[in-house]
Formats: sequence, structure tokens, C-alpha cells
Amino acid sequence: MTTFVPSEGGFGTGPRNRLLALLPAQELARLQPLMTRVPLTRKQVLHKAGAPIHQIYFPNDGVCSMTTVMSDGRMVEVATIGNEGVVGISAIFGRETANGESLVQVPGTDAWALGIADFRFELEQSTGLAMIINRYLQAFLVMVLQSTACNSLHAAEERCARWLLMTRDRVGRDEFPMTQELLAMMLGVRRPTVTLILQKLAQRDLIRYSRGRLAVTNGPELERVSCECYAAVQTEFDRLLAPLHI
Amino acid sequence: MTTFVPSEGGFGTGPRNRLLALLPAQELARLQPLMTRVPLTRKQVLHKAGAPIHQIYFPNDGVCSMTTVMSDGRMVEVATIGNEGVVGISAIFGRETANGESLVQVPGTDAWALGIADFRFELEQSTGLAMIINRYLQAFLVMVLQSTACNSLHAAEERCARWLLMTRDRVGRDEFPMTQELLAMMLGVRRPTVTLILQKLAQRDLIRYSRGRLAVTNGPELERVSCECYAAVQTEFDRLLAPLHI
DNA sequence: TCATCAATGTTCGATACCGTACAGCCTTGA
DNA sequence: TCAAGGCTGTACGGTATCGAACATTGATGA
Repeated sequence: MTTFVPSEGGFGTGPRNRLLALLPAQELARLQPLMTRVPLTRKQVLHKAGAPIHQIYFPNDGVCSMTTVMSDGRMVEVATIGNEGVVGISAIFGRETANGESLVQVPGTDAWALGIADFRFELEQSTGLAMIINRYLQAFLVMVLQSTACNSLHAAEERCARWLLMTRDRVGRDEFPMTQELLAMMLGVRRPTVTLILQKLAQRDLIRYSRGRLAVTNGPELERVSCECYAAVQTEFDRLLAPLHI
Repeated sequence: MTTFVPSEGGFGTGPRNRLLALLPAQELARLQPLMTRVPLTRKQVLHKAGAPIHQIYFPNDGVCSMTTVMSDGRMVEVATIGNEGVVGISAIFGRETANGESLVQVPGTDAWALGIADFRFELEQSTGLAMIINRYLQAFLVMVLQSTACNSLHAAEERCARWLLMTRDRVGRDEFPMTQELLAMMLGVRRPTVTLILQKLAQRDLIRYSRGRLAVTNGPELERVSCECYAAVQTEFDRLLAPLHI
């Protein structure tokens, strides 16, 4: 393992994106000059529904959502992506245009952006990248399948708890910016429903919140309120994104 | 185009599975001796949750479900697979064991079963198979993402109508075996809820049903009752599984 | 031809969530 | 320092769906 010299535009002590961090050093070195740092600001749209995908994004922190937009304008989250993943799954499969809209929910410092052509080329060349992307796709699929079941079986409160835990894990802090409006959109429920749920959780001292900020104050207990889907998906991610033996 | 002589174990006038049908003739010829015909009987389990996946299945007709099983035993459908696809998506990604349970919902005459090792080997060799599988994965992902959104936004009646239409398309007939119990499981609702929904649909002459048989009698109108997800997914499948230019 | 059982129908109160509206409260910035 | 706007709280009737029984019907096979 070589020592990195922190530098503007470089990885510092290594990329904080977990997928990039799993790459063998020489593959990472080849990828780096192809990527640019992109700040992640609140509500920033990374891929617009129906528009061509030019870049995929490896977040270093923050949380992004992949959403589906219905014809009546309602938007609902179908997948959460943080520093454990990459935004632009459809493009990885060879899709030209985005299906739904992908946007930043919880702002982060930045993400690494990679042009889709460069990505495809590197995917051909490097076995490490291919293996890591494959693993992420597996984990991603498990997550989406679990969410499909979750949405049809579990109550809003359980799903809300799950979402808060997932977000906490991804931002790496107990506290993060989050409005009820946003949560309602994610969960596909009305905002007043979220108000009631959060009040209930705050009453039991599982969370604190006010004016666009939210904090998980009792994770273990919140996990008990959440449905099993949280643990199921987390286990899967840990298993698939564990350090590789290449 | 050569003329096929129908024979035991052969494709007859060509495979009825749409993915196999898209394969270039010589690739199909190479694949055929590796596959076996497997009858699809009602409630037959193709992949057991947590068990190793040995074979993937290309249904010629009938409808299979990929499900997720919760710890309380409740099972819910997360994806529908008919002759437009293949059962065993996770294995295609390199997974060893099934995540949920895959089983036959509407019986069909048979499916083509292919050993997972043979499949992997062929995937390396043949560009046609790789391209077709890639396309199916794209369509599959769109379907699952749409279902995730659908389950969190749309009412049981809309989703029920959607499911009936999808099933009709896959079996290729307006009438097929289907119990309320089964429908309830698919949709993640109670059986009495399904009773009410079906009565309502039958009253409007959109369907007929009795004792384990169901028939769509007015497709266009039923599509109006269904949510937009039916059309969205269908469009995507038609686009991606159109004849290829290899 | 009858017994059996799968499939369907029905009931009841309970509850989660909706749709819509409006009121109050912080924070920000002009 | 005040206005504006984003965020949160609350209210209300209405509907969908739940959970758990029990009743009824039709197909099947002994």
C-alpha cells in the first residue's frame, strides 16, 4: 500500500466512496484523471427523467435518491444511494436515458463524476472495476426487491424508521438535514402523516428534529421500530461490499 | 430460415420463450443440447429461498413469481416472469443462492432449464446471448423499480387490474387459472380485499371468474382501471425485447 | 351419491392513511 | 427590524384496508 499525498482534486487519504475505495490501487490511479469532483447540493438533479445520462456519480458523502415520477407529477423514491454506491445504474446497463429522476436529498461535500464513455472503456479493461460494479448491482437489486416487498407490506412508521437509519448510515453522522416534506416524498405518504410519525418517535426519544434538521438519538431502539428490511439490506451490502480478493 | 422438424426435446417451430427466440440461430443451436424441458406445474418451487441456484428457467408459457419472504412468513411477489424472461436473475449476476422464493403461479406446459455453469460459459462465448440477457436485465430493473413506486402509491384495485393484464399478456390467453388467495399474496393484501375488488370488476363486466379460473373480458377498459404502471412496463419490454440487429 | 375440501362470500369493529385546508412558528435576508 | 417564505402543527370527514371470524358454495373423488 503506497502513501497518498493529499492534494487538490486527489483522493487525499483515499476515496471516501466505498466502491472506489475497493478498487485495486493501480486501477484507481487510472480512473482518477478521468473523474472530476462535483459538489452535491440540496435538491440538485443529477439525472433528469427521460434525459440522456452523460456521467455517473460516486458520492463521497450525502444521500441521493433515484425516483420514479408518475404522470400526475407525484415523485417517489425507489432507491437510496450514498457513498456505498453509484448514481446512474441504468447507464451501467447500457441505457442511454434516465428512467426516473435522480437527485440529492441530503447534501454532501462532493461526488466523483465519471463520463459514461470513459466508464464503459474502463469496465472493459479492468477486472477489478467490473467485479466491484457487479457486486454493487447485486446489492442494489436486493435493495430494490426488498423495497418492493416493504412498500406493499409495511406501515409508514416502520418504513420511516428504516429510512432514517439508512440515511444515518450513509451520511455517517447521527444528525443531518431533513424536512418532513422530503420524507413524505420518499415514503410516498402525505406530509401530515410524517408529522405524526416523527412526533411519536421524538416522544420516545428515538429522534430529535426541528426546522429541517433531524437527529437519530437512539439507533438500536429505532431499529426495533423499523421493519426487518433495514437489517436485511444492510447485511447484504456488508457481505457484497466487503474487501475483495482479486 | 431453415424448416424445423418438430421433435421430442426440440424447439418445434422455434422456442416460445421470447429471449431464446431472439437468439441468432447458431447460438440457439449451441444452447439447445445444454437445456432440458421442465414441466411447469402449479405452485412448483423453482428456487427456494436461501438455497443454491443450480438452473435458470426460460418459461415457454405460464407465469412465475419471484417473491420475498418476510420473517413472519408472509410472502409477497416482487417480480413477474413469463415467456418474455428468465427465472434466476440473481444467479445471472453471479449469486450462488436465491434471495427469495421463485415459484410457478399460473401453470404452463414447460420451461427450458439451463445449468448455471453452462449458462456462464455460454455467456462468455456468445455475444448474442450477452446482449439479450443485458436487455432483459434492463427491462427487469425498470419493472421492479416501477413496482416499488407502484406499491407505495397505487391502490389495491389499480394494482390488481395491472396484475391481471400482465398475466393475460404472459399466458397469451384471456382466461387462466387464478384464485383469490393467490392474487392476495401477489398484491400483498388480504383475501377478502381481493374478493371485493374482483366483484367490482366483474360487475362492470371487465372480468369473469369462478372457482379458480379467471378471464379478462374487457381488456381496454380494465387497462383504464389499472394504474399507468402497466403501460409503462409493457412499453419498456417491447422496446428492449424487439428483434435485435447483431 | 355423499363427504370433503378448496374456493369464495360476508360480517364486524378497528385503524392507517388520505385530501384538503388553515394556522403558527422559525429563519433568513432585505 | 420587519416581511416573507419555508417548515411544522393541527383539524376534519372520508375511504381503504386490516384482522379475525364464520358461512356458503361448488368441484372432486371415494
